[in-house]
Amino acid sequence: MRSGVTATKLFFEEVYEMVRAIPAGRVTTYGTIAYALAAPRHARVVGYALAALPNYDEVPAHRVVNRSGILTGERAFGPPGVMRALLEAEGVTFRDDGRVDLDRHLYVPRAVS
DNA sequence: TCCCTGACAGAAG
DNA sequence: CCTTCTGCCAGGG
Repeated sequence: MRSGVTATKLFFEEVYEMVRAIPAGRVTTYGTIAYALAAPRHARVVGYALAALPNYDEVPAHRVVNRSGILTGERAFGPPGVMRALLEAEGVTFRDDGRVDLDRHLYVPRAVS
C-alpha cells in the first residue's frame, strides 16, 4: 500500500521502545535487540535506527554497543570518550582492552510476544 | 537510477 | 586472533 509509514519505520519505533527499556548501568547489543524483535539478520538496521535519532532525550542510545563490547556509536556523542563517560557514570565497567565488560553488564531485552 | 557508505554480526578460511 | 564475504536498509552524490 502507499502508506508513507514503511515497515522499516515501524521497526525503528520498536527499536526505540526496546532501548528505552534498558536499565541504567546495563548495556545491550544491536544483534540482541534485533533478535528480540524477531529479526536476527537486522542488527545493522538497529544501528541505522539509532543513528537516525535527532536527540537522545527519550532514548538512552549510549547503552547499545556491538557484540564485542566496542562503542561503535561513540562518534554520535561528540568528542571521543563522551559515550564511555556516560556509561561509567552509570556504573558500567570496562576491560583493559577498552571494551565494555559484557559478561558483567549485558542486559537481554524480553522478546516481543 | 546506480554506486557507495555506514552506530552489525555470523560464517568461512 | 585476523580477514573477507554476505545479508539488511536508508540516504547522499
